Amino acid sequence: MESGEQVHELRGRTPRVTAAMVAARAGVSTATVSLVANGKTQGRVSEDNISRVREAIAELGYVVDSIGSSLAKGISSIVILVAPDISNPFFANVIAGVRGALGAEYQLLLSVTDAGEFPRVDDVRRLLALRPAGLLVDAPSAEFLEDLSVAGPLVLLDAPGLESFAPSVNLDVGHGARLLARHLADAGHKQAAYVDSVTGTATFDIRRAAFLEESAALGITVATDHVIGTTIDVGAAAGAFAAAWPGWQRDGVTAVVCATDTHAYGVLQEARVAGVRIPQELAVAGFDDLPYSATSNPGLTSVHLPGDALGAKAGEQLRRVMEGKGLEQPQLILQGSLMVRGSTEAAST
Amino acid sequence: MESGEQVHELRGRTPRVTAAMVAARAGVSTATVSLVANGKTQGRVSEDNISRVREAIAELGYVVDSIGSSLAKGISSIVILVAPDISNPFFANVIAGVRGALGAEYQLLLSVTDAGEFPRVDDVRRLLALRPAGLLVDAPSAEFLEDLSVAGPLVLLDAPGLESFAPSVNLDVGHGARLLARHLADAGHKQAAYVDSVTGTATFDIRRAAFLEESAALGITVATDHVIGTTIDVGAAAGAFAAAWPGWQRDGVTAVVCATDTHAYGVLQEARVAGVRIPQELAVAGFDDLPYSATSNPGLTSVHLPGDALGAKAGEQLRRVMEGKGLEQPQLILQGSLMVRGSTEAAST
DNA sequence: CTGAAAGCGCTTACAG
DNA sequence: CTGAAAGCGCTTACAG
Repeated sequence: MESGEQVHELRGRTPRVTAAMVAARAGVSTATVSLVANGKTQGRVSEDNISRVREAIAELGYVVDSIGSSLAKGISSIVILVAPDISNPFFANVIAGVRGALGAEYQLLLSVTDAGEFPRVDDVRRLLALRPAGLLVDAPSAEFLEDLSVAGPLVLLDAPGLESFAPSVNLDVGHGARLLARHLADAGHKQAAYVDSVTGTATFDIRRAAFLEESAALGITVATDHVIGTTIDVGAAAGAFAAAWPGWQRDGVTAVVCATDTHAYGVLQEARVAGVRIPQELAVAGFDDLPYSATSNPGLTSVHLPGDALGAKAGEQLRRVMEGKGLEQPQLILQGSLMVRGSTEAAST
Repeated sequence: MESGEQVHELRGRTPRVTAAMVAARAGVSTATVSLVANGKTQGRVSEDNISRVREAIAELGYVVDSIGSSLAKGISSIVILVAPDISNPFFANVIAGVRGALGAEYQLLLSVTDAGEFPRVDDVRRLLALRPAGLLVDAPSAEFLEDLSVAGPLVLLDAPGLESFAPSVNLDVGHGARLLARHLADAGHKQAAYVDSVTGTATFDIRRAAFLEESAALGITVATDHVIGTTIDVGAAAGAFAAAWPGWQRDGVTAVVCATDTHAYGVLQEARVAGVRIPQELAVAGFDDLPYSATSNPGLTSVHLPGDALGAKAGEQLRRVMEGKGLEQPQLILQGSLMVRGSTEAAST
């Protein structure tokens, strides 16, 4: 096809196809082209012109220029997701959920920072110059939100205690922690230890506090010096456990709960090296239910947190706000569930 | 609809600071403001006006509007990274590398697709409407690149065999595969098996072909029916290995190489279940050197691929192209290295 | 060194 | 239903 060739040439070079070119070809004004391209023809454009313009658009391969459109509308179609740790496997699910909920109209822009670092407000302000249609902020600090003072649509994810700043979607990690305590109590454990994360995000405080509280209520003792903390790193957790285990063993600890599965992998690894039998001698559990937890040996008992749903709900809420619809429920909480595996429960015969 | 009102309120509260406002305050024209804001004052603006404008910018908190700027310049400051699988832990390093190399002037926009799916050309065309300053494409197909026919700066990552389309940064996975074959030959293995990835990306063909060729040259036999393939999934690999192992064992296979560490995790797991001693009875190795490979038990021997460097180099090259500088070396190849761990080598006494 | 002006591509009241 | 025109915020020749 000759016209196809032409289009290819045009694209390959640079001659951007503009609304003016479409208008010329269809014999209408650019206003009409805009109306058709945006599907706002309802009672404003004749059927005849609609098909004329559609044809021209197809022939020329016209795509509305985001820049021009954004400037005219005062807003872009970009949604920015600000997060401290996109390299976390858990976060991949969150992103997938957001992407699905936003649909094709919005472009998702990930604000990428160095692992574990939260973006500085300055960085985000630069992103705001893109005039995003909306903002999604994952696991922020109160300070960050105060400094930010965003004007447009904003939804928070995994930001417990910060509900006053904006609509949020949170994970009820406390519930998961309590399920875990109950599971261990049912198995007869009396002395447990806890390996915390030292990053200081609110979710970790809640995980620990809820577990300690429920444990106490169920008759499991977690002595103060049986609570240790490391960064979210297999090696670091392994080292800390190696140092702590002799004391714990002497004190009769038979179960250890870790703030993340990554910590738990370190414990499992070191336990094997030290010849500690899992779960007979020591039960091990974590949070997050990372992909490898289901298939490790033994499988790791873990509090499953629905990352996919977290992202999807946040995306849906944001979308509603961006479309000017109200939110019936500005605050959403998603439940975790307990995945019981071999690390806390010997295989039944 | 409390939150709806909240948003509305916020929207009205923040007036956008424009160059015109800065100009008025500083007593200059917007042209001068633009020059100062973009650091193009060299011999064009008096010291006096420079400081005047700087002051006004600081006082008003002016940030150049990306949209207006992009439209005027015909190009935005966005760099789009198109990739099939951002949820791959390996890819997190690539992203970090890119981010570091691009610096603060460019915003990195990840084109997120469903896991394993490559974006359709249509999706990318919509992204092109953002007038990106440059494009980074990871592991594309030739077909995709043909359809794309991008005009602007473009650098490919991990796209072996597609060097004719654009400057690229590739990983020499063949080299890693040969190192692996040599390592196994040195350990005296005579019969090996291969667990391939069935996704059909070029890198996997190269991994397999190079390993098979070097193995043959070094006296290791890999029978045709000792090559199997699964998706990149621990469970799938475990199942396939379980089915294949009895035959392999009968045929005297003492080593199995997997196209990815993820496949290898499945093999390790199933081997434990089946009571196969690693590495005494069966040596296991993979590619990618994922984070858990260093700390699993036994540690997994793996071909380390420098994801960080891959991203960094690609970012650097793209940057050079975007800045109009030529590339001395349009084609870059990064070496992998072999990480030998317990899965192929019994701990020395 | 400086500012008035054109223009980037689009959308949207507005007048017909 | 339709098009001319203003305007979004900025950058860049251009003329002084």
